[in-house]
Amino acid sequence: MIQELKNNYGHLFEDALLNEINQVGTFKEVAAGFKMMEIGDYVKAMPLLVSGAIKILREDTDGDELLLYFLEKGDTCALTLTCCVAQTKSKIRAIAETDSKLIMIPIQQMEEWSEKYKSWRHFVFESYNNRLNEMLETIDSIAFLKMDERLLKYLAEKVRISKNNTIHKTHQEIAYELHTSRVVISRLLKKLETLGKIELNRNAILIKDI
Amino acid sequence: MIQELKNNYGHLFEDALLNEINQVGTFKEVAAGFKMMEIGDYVKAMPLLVSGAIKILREDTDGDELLLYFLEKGDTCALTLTCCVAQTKSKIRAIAETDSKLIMIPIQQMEEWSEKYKSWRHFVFESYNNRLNEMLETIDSIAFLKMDERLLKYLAEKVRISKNNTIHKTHQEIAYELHTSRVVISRLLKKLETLGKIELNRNAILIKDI
DNA sequence: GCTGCACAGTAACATTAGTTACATAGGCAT
DNA sequence: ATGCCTATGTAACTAATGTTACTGTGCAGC
Repeated sequence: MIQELKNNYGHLFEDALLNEINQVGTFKEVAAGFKMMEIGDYVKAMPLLVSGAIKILREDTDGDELLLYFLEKGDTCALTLTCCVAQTKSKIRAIAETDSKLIMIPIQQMEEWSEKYKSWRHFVFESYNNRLNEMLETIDSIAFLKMDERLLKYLAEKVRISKNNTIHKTHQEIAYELHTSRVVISRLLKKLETLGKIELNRNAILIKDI
Repeated sequence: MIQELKNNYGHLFEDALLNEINQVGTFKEVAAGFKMMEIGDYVKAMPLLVSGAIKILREDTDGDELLLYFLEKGDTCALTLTCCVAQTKSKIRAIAETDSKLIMIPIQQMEEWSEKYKSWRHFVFESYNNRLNEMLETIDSIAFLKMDERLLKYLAEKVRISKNNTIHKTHQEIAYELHTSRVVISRLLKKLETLGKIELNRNAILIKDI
């Protein structure tokens, strides 16, 4: 694991900390679609993402979903940190969006490392910052954008994280993540196709120009 | 200041830290309506709220506003923390919702105290947690609730933080904070009055039963 | 090739929210 | 009282989004 670690976190953490992570962390690989955390779960470990992408979802009391943001390489989940520190249940669902590799850190280390390693403190603060900013972005999208703009933003983000111009999702899946209905998404996608921005195929959306 | 400090933060911080805060912190009183921070400002100090309430607003590129949440006694602004740590511009606007008292901490202390005081680290983490949770609540409201439900929630929150059944706001002000139009708010408020939940008067809304 | 099923296209309609326009009313300054 | 400004009430309309219902189509398994 040490090599995987160094490659991805070597610029952030000093050797002593890398060694400690190597000691107590466990390596984990998950396939796309794997549900890594469910709402209400207690959290026992904190993930450091090495590769892939994890989508973070919020759900209301009626079971309606909403995509909050994606975690990528080098990210950790601040909401997991929250749960670790406060020992509360998870308020979100986490699902692997692509095949992903992670290092799981038992929460016991958090406090100790926070005292001992400046770089760890910085990493944790930085993570909180990133997550807060992503949440602000999400709020902006929901509050200020119309559905067609949100859809465009979603497609662009998907292309960015999957590094692939073809998105393999059904309209229904997109509708769930944006918390709207399949008909609405189909309608808007068709409009985008008419505008020449995308090309629609069964289970696939080719992004031509966004 | 030490007494004000002890009353509000004595249960959180050890004496040594309280003394340090007393040394470097400056006491500040602001009147309702005072703009404490503007979008784009650089942040040089972190506020500890002693009494009152601060509203935190987000704005889009067209100048449209949205209320994110209120800070109350014992809170600090995690988004300010963010800015302090990362030395970035503020992404939000902060306005005193009621007359408020605060202690301002120069950001230089942050790093030092994080290493030295476990209680400080906990306070900072706790603040991030609270803010993340408030943001989740905000997202829930925007994404899952209809405008009438959001308005109800807003009124309830206003009553809670001002400890007063009469809300002194114009319909236009409420409309700004919920990012909708005055006509919509007037319409919905009138409906609530018809239902016997509130009583409308010029510049004042009496909450009877929510 | 047939069948069944999940996915996508589309029309017609309902609901919610935003907009425009104008009327009315409270309250202050003169 | 008069005039003026701000706040509120309301109707009528538009736009955006959500819903229902039905059609068409690609594809896997037989």
